[in-house]
Amino acid sequence: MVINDRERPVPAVTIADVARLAGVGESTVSRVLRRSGSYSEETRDKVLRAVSALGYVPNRIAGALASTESDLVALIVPSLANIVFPDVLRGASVALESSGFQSVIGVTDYEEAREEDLIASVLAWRPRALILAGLEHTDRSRAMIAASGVRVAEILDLDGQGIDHVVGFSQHAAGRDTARHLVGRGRRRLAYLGIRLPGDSRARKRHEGFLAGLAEAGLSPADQELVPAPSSAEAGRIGLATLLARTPDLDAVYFVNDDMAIGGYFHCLAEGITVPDRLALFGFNGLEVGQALPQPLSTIRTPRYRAGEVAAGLLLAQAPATVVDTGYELVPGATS
Amino acid sequence: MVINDRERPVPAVTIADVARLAGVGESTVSRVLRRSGSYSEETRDKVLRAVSALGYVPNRIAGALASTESDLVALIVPSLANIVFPDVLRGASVALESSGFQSVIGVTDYEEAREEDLIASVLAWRPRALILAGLEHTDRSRAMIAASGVRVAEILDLDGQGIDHVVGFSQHAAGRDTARHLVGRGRRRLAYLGIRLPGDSRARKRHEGFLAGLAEAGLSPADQELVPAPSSAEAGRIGLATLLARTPDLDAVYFVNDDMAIGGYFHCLAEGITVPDRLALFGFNGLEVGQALPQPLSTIRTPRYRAGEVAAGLLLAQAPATVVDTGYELVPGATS
DNA sequence: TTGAAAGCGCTAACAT
DNA sequence: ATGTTAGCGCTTTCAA
Repeated sequence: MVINDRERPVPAVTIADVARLAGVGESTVSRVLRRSGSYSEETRDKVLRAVSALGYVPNRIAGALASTESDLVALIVPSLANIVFPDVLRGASVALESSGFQSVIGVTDYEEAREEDLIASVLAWRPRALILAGLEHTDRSRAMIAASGVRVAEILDLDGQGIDHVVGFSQHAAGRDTARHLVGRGRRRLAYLGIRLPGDSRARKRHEGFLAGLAEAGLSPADQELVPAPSSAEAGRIGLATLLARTPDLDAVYFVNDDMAIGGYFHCLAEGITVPDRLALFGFNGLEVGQALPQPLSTIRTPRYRAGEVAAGLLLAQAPATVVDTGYELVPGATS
Repeated sequence: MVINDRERPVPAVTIADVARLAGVGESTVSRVLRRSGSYSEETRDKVLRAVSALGYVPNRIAGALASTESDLVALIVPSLANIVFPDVLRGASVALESSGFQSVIGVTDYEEAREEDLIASVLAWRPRALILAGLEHTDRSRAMIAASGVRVAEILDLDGQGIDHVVGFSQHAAGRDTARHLVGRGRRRLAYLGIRLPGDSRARKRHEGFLAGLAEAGLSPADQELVPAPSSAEAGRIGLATLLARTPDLDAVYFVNDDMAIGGYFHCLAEGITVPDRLALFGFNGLEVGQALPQPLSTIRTPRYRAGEVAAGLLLAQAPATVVDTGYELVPGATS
């Protein structure tokens, strides 16, 4: 630890200073800076000169208060611990930043109560719009949103009733399609490997869809295991080892996500378990790294970036409440 | 695409409404809500009852304007495309959210000019503090920061002069230590595999450090390759294939990061190249997935979460300008 | 303990 | 084309 030396000035250039230096009225400065209304070329130059001479930075807090609208968009996500939600943020922020909006983010850790708190504090900033993950929210969250009149986009889920815009796909269907795919390839002894994270409603819906898909074929899971959160490759390795120790004759495992499935694949590599002949592995998300494995992972590729992008687009366009099914892509890969 | 049906009310409960309903003055409501000044138990109850009856949500825009201080902290990062910066955000946002601060984020795509624009727009919100990646910024960025008087933390680099707080480690030293490690293990035909991303000054510094480390041992790189951005496992596979095609007798490759190195490892698996006997692989970052490989990746584990956490902590504590060397950990692993 | 009143720095009519 | 003047919804003296 070293101490930097540093002065701390406390300036405060306001629009009045700029107006004075430029020899014009405050509203004229405001017009020039916002390119609204009309002003002469000459006035504009005077103003801009004054702005840069003073190093004036407009105060959006005052601007937002006066105009009663902000350029803030709030994004509240469950987690930043794997690449899924950063991908969503990326898609949204490209759209938002190119339109001059600012992103305010919050992380719920998959807890509805935490989400509620974040919604409350973020609404205090009167954001132009709100992006949330999933369709499950507390009653108070819904009430606050309704009372504020803020536009909302809920993303990455389609199984339920939305508040305003909904952009995503059916998690249930994804789970069911996975079961159908594996059963279609002749698998009969299937297991599910998830994590203990009650707040992850999307994972729960996939799981339910998977069981429904098995039931369609008259099957029930040969085994199931939930390892402690967070999901990780290491957790996938361990979880698969546990499953196989308990139920050696499994012929397929559905992992809650690719991170876990990749770990499962490594377990097979290390133990000499032939994939997919002896055991099929199936993930979820379609992460890049899974596709670079010696055998590309069988998985469902989800439109995360696109969901963020589309949600932001609807919000920016002030579109009427819309439901967009972005779909997903089942990637057969080489592990099933 | 389906249209949700939805009403759009436009309420506007203000502190005046609360004051009226509670039968007290506005300033009393303000005091109760901010737990500042003094008020009777009874008054407090009346106010809180009115607040919940009306569903009042304080307007922080007005509050920030009146008090000339916001609870916003801005984080400007180069990218969200791999887990490195989300980890930083995670560390920072835990610290910030628990103190009631809001995170505003911006993504520069590794471009200083973009960073400058983001700094300008974010400063318009008069944030309490600013977290930036690295020490390289445009002159105008520095000028705006100085003029605004905002506190700053620059993270993940220590090689250069900081503006205010600096939290990170020497990227140059990390590259140099990697060279020393590989040379120490008897490697003599070393290559560097990076990506074409001129704005990534931290990667550049590692690369320079690596070359310096080789030079110490009287060596120069046997080959070098830069593949097009972004970095990915697939890019690592391809890059390694390219290197080996051109320089078959390499005995070690230093990858710009773990994502790339993991792809390189997969290439070796697929091609039957014995690691580390025939070829040593070394990455950077210490990603979880790399440690779950059948052979844990040799790499340098970087304190990303911690950097965000420490930076936020210094900022929240209003500490005097401080330089914190968080260090890094060389993980020998099994691929070198 | 509480209320009145003056801003915070800007935008949005409304004049001119 | 440009200036004047009210606010926007709070916080903060300052009195009472």
